Amino acid sequence: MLKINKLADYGLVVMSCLAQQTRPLNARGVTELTHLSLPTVKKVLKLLARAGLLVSVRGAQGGYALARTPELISLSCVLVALDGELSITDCSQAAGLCMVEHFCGIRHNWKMINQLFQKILNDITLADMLKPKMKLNVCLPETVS
Amino acid sequence: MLKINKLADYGLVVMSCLAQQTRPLNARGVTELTHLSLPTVKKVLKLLARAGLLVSVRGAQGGYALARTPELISLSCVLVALDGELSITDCSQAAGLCMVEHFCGIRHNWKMINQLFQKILNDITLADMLKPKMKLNVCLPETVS
DNA sequence: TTAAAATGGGACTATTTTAGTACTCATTAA
DNA sequence: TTAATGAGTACTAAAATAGTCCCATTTTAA
Repeated sequence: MLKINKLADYGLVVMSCLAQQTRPLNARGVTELTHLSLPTVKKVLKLLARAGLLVSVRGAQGGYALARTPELISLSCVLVALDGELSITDCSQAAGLCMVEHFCGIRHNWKMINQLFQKILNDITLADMLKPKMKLNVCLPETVS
Repeated sequence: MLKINKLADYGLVVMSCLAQQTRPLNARGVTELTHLSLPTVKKVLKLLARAGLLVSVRGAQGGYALARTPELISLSCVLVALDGELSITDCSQAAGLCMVEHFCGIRHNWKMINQLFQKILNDITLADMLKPKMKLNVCLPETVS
């Protein structure tokens, strides 16, 4: 459960790859470094560029580069670009999507959990993901009434 | 992204419903209280019972009841019963599932995030979900190298 | 001016997953 | 004995996912 789709998974791999380059890298170059298939890499690059996370240079010698430094790119925005907003349940994101919304007493609590997860993904940056062994210093959630 | 499937969603609704009963409730009764369709409710009940979260009583006047008090039922085990183990990416759960595992530098960090999410879902109980407004007191994660 | 190298934007198809339903067997209380 | 009820399984339709390909546009460089 709670899996991100493949495209989002690849997306982070691609972002990591580009974060380690000093100049724009084209789709073929990304393929060689990541061992992902070329058509898939192209698709991911286009989506990331459209989301404003990459800047593209067209024409010969063109390619893609990060739009900002890795410290300023959250894990969240990469995943959202390729897999939409985080919503654990239909009801936790927006109202009116669930048939039994009016009979269900737990919607508020789902929203709280959703927000917590969003916050976590927001606070982790691409730079963090590049560290060999990221540590998450977290006071675990204490649920109180 | 990170959506649980409908069955898991329904599962928690059903568990909440049963947590508020003082005696076993049959599938029809759950349907009436939750407004979910009968076939779906039956399916969910069977899966929850098989996972040991509910005890079933067969025959006339039979039905289902929680196997333990809500304080002892984690959100995690309900979701796992209906939607499998939490694994944000293929690589974060088990080795050997991802083609590019050997070329990818971020697997360890995904595992850390996966563990964090697991811990959160483990620490929230069905009893917490029944509270009108659960609060999550969390020190937000500080990522350090 | 032209050819080659890149990205940009769609469209398309096969596969897999999900959702929902139905049917039959086993069990039990009245 | 009978009706109520869960257990197990199989099935179908719909939706999401994954992966690929094509062609237009832009830019560099010869």
